[in-house]
Amino acid sequence: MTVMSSIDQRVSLAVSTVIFALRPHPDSGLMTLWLPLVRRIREPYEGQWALPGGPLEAHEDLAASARSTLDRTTGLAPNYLEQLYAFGNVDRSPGDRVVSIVYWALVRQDEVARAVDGENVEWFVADDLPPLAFDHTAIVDYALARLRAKITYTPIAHAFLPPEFTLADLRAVHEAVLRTTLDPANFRRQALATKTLVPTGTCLQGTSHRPPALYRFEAGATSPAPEEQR
Amino acid sequence: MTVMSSIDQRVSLAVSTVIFALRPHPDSGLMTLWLPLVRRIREPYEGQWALPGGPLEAHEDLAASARSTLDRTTGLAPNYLEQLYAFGNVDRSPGDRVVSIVYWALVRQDEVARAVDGENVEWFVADDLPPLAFDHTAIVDYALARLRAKITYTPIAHAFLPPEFTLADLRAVHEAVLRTTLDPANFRRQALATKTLVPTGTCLQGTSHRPPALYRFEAGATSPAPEEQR
DNA sequence: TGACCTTAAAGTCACCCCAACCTTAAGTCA
DNA sequence: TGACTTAAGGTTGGGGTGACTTTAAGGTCA
Repeated sequence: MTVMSSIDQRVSLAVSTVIFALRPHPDSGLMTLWLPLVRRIREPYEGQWALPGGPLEAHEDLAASARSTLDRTTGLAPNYLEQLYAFGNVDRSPGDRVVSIVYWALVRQDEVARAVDGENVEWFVADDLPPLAFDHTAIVDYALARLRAKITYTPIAHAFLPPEFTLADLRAVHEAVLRTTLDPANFRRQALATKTLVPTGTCLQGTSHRPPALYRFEAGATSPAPEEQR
Repeated sequence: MTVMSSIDQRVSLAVSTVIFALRPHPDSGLMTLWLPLVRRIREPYEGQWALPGGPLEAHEDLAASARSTLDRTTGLAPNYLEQLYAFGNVDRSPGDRVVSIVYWALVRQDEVARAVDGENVEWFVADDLPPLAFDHTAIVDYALARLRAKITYTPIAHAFLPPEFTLADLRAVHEAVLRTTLDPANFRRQALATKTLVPTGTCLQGTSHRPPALYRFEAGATSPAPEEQR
């Protein structure tokens, strides 16, 4: 989509998405944040890695555009999707001007359709990325900061988890995202204090220790932004 | 600025700004949030009030566009400016599609140039607005929520104040924005704990009581967003 | 079967922050 | 001088948090 300004200069309007998933780190084996990137097949930055996205279609809402990008890239619907920021500085792209409305999404790694992970899509460790095209490195940094800030005060961790999970699972998500260790007892106390966790009444069996209780997230516990709220 | 999509449907890219200032309420006399609106002189919503803004010029950064709107509307530069959200649902505007990147700004009422407050610009009490064009009522509500949330954990109140001020002045800003009364002693303690206040060493004279100390804000205490940070 | 392992779950304690409240300070005004 | 007003600082009790301990409930293996 190309914009004709009053002085006949072109502006493109694109929607890109920072897609996060958790997967073990190849070296340490610790759970780490990963995100998919797309190799550019055109100038500028041909051959470089960039955030998945595309031009805004005239008939599509902004979030819908992010969703379809997500579907093309990972083959699935997001468990969490929120607008990050609109990047539009004049000099952020050589040649025609591009305004990018960037979303960030959380998905479960085990749900990612393997088929799409070929060709020009590849997953990378979020904190150890190659040089990216445009200002995408700064965008990812900003998205990482938002994710790490937001997981501490909103229940978005569930987007990385199956419907039922243990408190250890939940804690592992927090530890992976925040790159720290958390005291199990204190984490439990403050997690249960949020009132967003509902015990299923059942316990996880088959562990070689005391079976942990399973929990479910309270429905409708997330509320990202104005337009997505419906 | 008009966008030509692949199927020849038009999309406009606009930048609007929610501009806040503090001024006494006409009835109660209490300090209240006000914002300027512009009367639409064209369809759609002709005659209705709308947020100030305009099409994005191809040579202008997003924040620069917000700044120039601010200048046209109030005749001054913002003391605080931050991107709020990009609103772009297909149905938010009848006729051609409009994607609006909305900023919010804080200014000092006493700095507003009276000249521009004529014609089609008028200031309204932020919590008691007439019906607005498009989805602008929802946008203002969102901006109000952001302002009220952010003033509680970041030092943006200084944007409403002159360079030197008393703790009572600062508290009055918080009380006006949050529409509450705050305990003076506790407010003092937590304001000073932020380390963003620097005592000037002087006191305000001419009061009919104990003269209050004057403070100044630590330089560079605000950090809104990625692109504005430079 | 029982010692031993692991993690779950609950409890303890000291500390910090905060709301509510009180006391003293330092001016003006009648 | 006394009354009044707000500034500025102090006190106290409660809630939340971090660090830590204790008990519970399984499995594993000699």
